Amino acid sequence: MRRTGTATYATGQETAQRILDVARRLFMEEGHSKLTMRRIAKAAGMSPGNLSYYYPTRADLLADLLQYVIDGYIRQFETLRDEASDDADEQFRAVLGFVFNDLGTRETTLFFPELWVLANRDDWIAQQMEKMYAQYRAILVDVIGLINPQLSETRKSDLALMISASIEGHTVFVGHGRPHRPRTRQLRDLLIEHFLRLVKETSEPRGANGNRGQT
Amino acid sequence: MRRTGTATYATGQETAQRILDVARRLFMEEGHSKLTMRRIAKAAGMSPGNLSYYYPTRADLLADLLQYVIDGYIRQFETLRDEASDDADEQFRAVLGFVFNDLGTRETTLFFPELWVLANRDDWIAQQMEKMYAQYRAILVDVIGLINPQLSETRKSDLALMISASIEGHTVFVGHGRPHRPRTRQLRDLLIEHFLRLVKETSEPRGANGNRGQT
Amino acid sequence: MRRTGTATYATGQETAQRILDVARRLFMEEGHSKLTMRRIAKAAGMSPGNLSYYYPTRADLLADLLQYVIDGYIRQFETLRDEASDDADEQFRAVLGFVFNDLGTRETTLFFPELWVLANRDDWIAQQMEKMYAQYRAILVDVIGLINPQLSETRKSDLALMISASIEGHTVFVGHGRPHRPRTRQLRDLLIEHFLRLVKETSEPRGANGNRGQT
Amino acid sequence: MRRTGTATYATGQETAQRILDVARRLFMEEGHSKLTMRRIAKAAGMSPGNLSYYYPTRADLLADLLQYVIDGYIRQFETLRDEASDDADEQFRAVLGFVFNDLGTRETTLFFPELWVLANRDDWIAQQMEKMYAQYRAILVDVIGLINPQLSETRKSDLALMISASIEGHTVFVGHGRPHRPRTRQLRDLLIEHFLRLVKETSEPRGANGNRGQT
DNA sequence: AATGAATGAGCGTTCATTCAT
DNA sequence: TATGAATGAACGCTCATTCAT
Repeated sequence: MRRTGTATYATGQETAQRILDVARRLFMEEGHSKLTMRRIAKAAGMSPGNLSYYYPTRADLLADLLQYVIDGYIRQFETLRDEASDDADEQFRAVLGFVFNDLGTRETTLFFPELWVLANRDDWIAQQMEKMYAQYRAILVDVIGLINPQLSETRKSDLALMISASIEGHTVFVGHGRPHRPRTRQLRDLLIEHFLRLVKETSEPRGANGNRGQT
Repeated sequence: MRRTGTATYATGQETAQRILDVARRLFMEEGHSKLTMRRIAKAAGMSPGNLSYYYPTRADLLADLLQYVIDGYIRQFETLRDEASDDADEQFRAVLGFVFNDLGTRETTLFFPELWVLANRDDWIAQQMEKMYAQYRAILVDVIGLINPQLSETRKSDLALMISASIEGHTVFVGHGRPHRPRTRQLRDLLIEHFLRLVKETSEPRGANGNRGQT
Repeated sequence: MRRTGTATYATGQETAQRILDVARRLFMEEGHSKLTMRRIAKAAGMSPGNLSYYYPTRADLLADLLQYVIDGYIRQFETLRDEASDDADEQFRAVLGFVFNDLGTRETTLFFPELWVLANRDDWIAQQMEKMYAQYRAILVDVIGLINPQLSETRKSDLALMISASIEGHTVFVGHGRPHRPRTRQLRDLLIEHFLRLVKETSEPRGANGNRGQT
Repeated sequence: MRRTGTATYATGQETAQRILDVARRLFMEEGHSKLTMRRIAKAAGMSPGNLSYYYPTRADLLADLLQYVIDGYIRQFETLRDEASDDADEQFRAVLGFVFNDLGTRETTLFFPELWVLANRDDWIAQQMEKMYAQYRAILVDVIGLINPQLSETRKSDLALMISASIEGHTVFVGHGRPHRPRTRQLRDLLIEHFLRLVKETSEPRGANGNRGQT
């Protein structure tokens, strides 16, 4: 929590919440580079001075904001896990299907590329992002383990990473307002079924531990 | 070409080139939001007024800059096609391998997410980006056709789109400085080999033409 | 009021006033085209940022400034009316004499031509100017009515317009620093006595209502 | 002539003329403060560098431009004199009628207030303006002398000044696009007929020579 | 006689931030 | 907890002007 306004009183807590909600909306609508302190203050109906009371610097606000949005996604992943059906295949389809559908929402299509850009320039943001994705992949690893119990941890984790990265990549092509949006359903089915087969049929690489370095 | 400085003299041509090169470097280093006219002018050792002589507005400069960088990638794709070996499988591996490796360079890792963000907010940029990816997918479609000649155009194009989107997604995870960079080789092989299998084994969806609408 | 700085504290009120006073002085001294935000800020001993806090745009400031100066003139007209003597002829001489003398002050000589130019290009300014002149002519119409009660409203209003326009025209010739300034007294007397006679002796145009259109 | 481009060749002369014509149009359309070297150059289809060849500074160009426009008006006054009828009253009506009508044209309504503003800040411009008006008043003085031969030179000159100043003042009220334009005809007739009467009936001020000083 | 190329100051405006109230 | 008031740097851009070609 980067906020310094202690928000001990009820009004303070409300204000703190209002700031985050307003900032979130502005971030989604216009992107990080147009998210200025003044705009947030104005949209939240407060003075820039008071906004500075809660967040002394723009970086602090941005940090809390990203945390806030990311927490929302993490909460969704948890829901996902809880709702898991008995059938492992169906769990796999449900998780990936959810993420694939979500990436078509306006919010997600706009939010994640901004996040990727920020993570490229800011280590703290990169960390938070990685934490979020790790949480998501943990679910994937579990499901993959159910489907193919013979896989090593490394293999499961590589598969989860590859699958999640592949899906994320579709944001740019079939996301909200993106040019290949009409192919969403076909691509989603193709992708999920292929990866399901891959998980089922993959085996350990011959004599490899996969840790011998980089390309 | 959004430039108005005609660059007819030798010095003018040099200046025009210097602007693009400097702008490219700054864009990669600091991102679009810190790419200001004044910074470019300063870094290129010229006055703001002279920069404005070449590019009347920042948008013009950005447009030319993106075009310039994108053209570089397009040229690489063309080289790729020209260097194609006789073996279809090897062509497939060469093309995807190249893109996968390239996404690990500092330039590409930093550039593309910025491009995706800009494309989300600017139609012209979205168009240029789509043009570039279309060119790249055209190569993929050809190679896929060689590998599995029975696929319909729609199917090939869907496969190319899915494959390229999946690879792009890895930028954020195994790109330059990204946390899973050490797994690059494993992920690359996993991805490429299994997409190759997919291309070989996939068939038309039963009784579908893939055009029945969206999800 | 185009000002956004609320000027609720004492220091804010002082600043707001200082801005108008400084702007007024600069406008008179150098004219509208040299009245820049930065110059005003500098002359008022404040930062450009703070000036923008009070007036977000130059147009806002200019609007308030003109209003401010015009209000000063309107207040003078009201004083004029209040100080009216009993004798109608004397009232006529007093009102026109005042305006004629005022046009010889440095401020008025410099201000009004600028106002005319601005009114030629900006409707809002044209409106404010017309409001001011209307207020002044209303006084004239009253006095004219006292002198010659038989005149129709239209006739009185035409006479007031013609008389005031004629006097305004002298600004350019006998105003402060203008070449015919030494003839001021003669011209003033000639003009006023002539117009007084005109008001007394004029009658309705034969069979006309004066509304038949334009030339 | 402030121009330095010698304009000795035919093409040079054409260019010099084109500059003045373009500058004139821009001046009328947008006023002096928006008359920039770059705009003129662009509108004239030449480079700023070449414009500077003809007019090294903006002030030089403005000087020539004003001279050029003023010369046009002077030429009109000369035509006026040449076309004079035999009847003195009719001459008077013709001259004033022409000026009054002219002040309703878009060009004149926009040009003169700009000229007055410039004359307030620049002595050279004030001089040129005065020269023009003097030429115009010379005609008026002649006509007034025909109508009332008993008037002294001083008296005639005061009358001419007063009459011309009065008419000029109407520019702001009944000029092109000005709010009282519909009353033009009435005001014009009122003004001219009563000035004619004034000229006929006025006599020397009792025992005065009008030179005793200023107000 | 003309263009291309460049400068550097200045413009209006927005910004993150600070601090007294 | 909140606003009002202020700073100073930076932004994109336009300008008159200069000078080599």
